[in-house]
Amino acid sequence: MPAVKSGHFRFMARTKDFDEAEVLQKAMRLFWSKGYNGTSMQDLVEGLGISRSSLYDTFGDKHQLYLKALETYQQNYGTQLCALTTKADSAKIAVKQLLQLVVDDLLGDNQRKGCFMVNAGIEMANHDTDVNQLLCTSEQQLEQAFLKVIQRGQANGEINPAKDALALGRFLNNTVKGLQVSVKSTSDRAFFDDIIKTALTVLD
Amino acid sequence: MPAVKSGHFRFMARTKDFDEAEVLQKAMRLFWSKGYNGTSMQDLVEGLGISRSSLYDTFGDKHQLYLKALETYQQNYGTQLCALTTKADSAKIAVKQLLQLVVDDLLGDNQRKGCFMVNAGIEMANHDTDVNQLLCTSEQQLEQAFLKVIQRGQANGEINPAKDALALGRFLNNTVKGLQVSVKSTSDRAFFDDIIKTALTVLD
DNA sequence: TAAATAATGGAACGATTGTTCCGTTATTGT
DNA sequence: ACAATAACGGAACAATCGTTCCATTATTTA
Repeated sequence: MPAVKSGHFRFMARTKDFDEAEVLQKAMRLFWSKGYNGTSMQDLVEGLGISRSSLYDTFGDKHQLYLKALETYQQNYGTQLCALTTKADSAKIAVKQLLQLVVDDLLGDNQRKGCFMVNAGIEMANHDTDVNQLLCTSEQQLEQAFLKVIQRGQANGEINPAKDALALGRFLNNTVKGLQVSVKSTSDRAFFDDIIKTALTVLD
Repeated sequence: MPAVKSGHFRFMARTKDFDEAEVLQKAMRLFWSKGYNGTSMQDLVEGLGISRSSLYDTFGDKHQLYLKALETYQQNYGTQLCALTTKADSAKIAVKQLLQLVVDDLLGDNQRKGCFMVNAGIEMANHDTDVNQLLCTSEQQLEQAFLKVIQRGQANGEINPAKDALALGRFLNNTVKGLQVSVKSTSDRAFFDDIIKTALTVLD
């Protein structure tokens, strides 16, 4: 793979005909939609548009590809969510924007795939150590982001400092996970607005 | 199968060597733990303790068995939850007991299987009409139960009648689903107590 | 242009998938 | 005891599973 080996220049072979990141996005969408066990290598070969051998040469095997797709999702989506908690000046508004973004994303996808990390956790976490670890890390990350934004709100007087910030953070994180499940049975926006509206009252 | 046919008595054959309901419970636990795609017919034959042909003769095929297991779960568990909303005199206490029962059940299972209906919805609802329907029915049932208990609380002065009862019900239902996902990444009871404690404040 | 190297496509692997079939066994009502 | 019926165990099915292998093709540096 590398052009340099032991300090000597070597011959180079042909370059990949596909964009690895692009293929990874496609794999992510496939696993996200149909799950690990529901997605066959045949599905992947057809869906990614590359050959079996290129698939194995580039990503190892099915399980490694799945993990990489899940990591990619977390780096894209999880990080985006966490960043949103520091954007608005008002902590309450930041939280509200986060919840609304979650719902917008959920309803914006007409496949109703939900959250890849939640889906993976449900399908795999109990039997797959690697997925379990990714899930717990992701979980910690969002819980911490919620904790921080609430503490910020308490510091600037928006939120009652007597409240348990960690408990509030855990609660909000739990609400997000509920939303990501609820989209499997409803696509009624009023339904989600009801939940967001109610959840936000815990900050008053 | 039936002993009577066209009004005439017919000969009877040997009876089943197994208890159908008992086998169904075992199937339920298997699908619940490993999902539909993660559970093979071989797993079922070994886990249920009956032969392949008995399995097919009794339950049809894998998909029908899965649906029956899911229905059984809903009739056992979902109905139990809904019933709990009418048990206590106080609406607030009823809701609190429900949430605590959910968490007790989740943590009482050292396999951390979560909620079969949620798991099924995540894995199947998008691609399986039958599962989708079971999920939506179950969803409606619990939402209605929550709505009723909240209206009861508003009627007896426990809960502010100015609040949106339907929104509160949807919120609580959403919280339950969050808990059923959260158990995949945590088994810390304090974590769940934080969430319950916070969620219940919306009723004040 | 030639040598070197890796990507590619496709055939092929054994294992496992869900399902069917059949000969045997057991239990029933007459 | 007999005839009738269904449950049973296990072999066998084609299809698909994830994976490996190899000859071919394409691209690079010297």
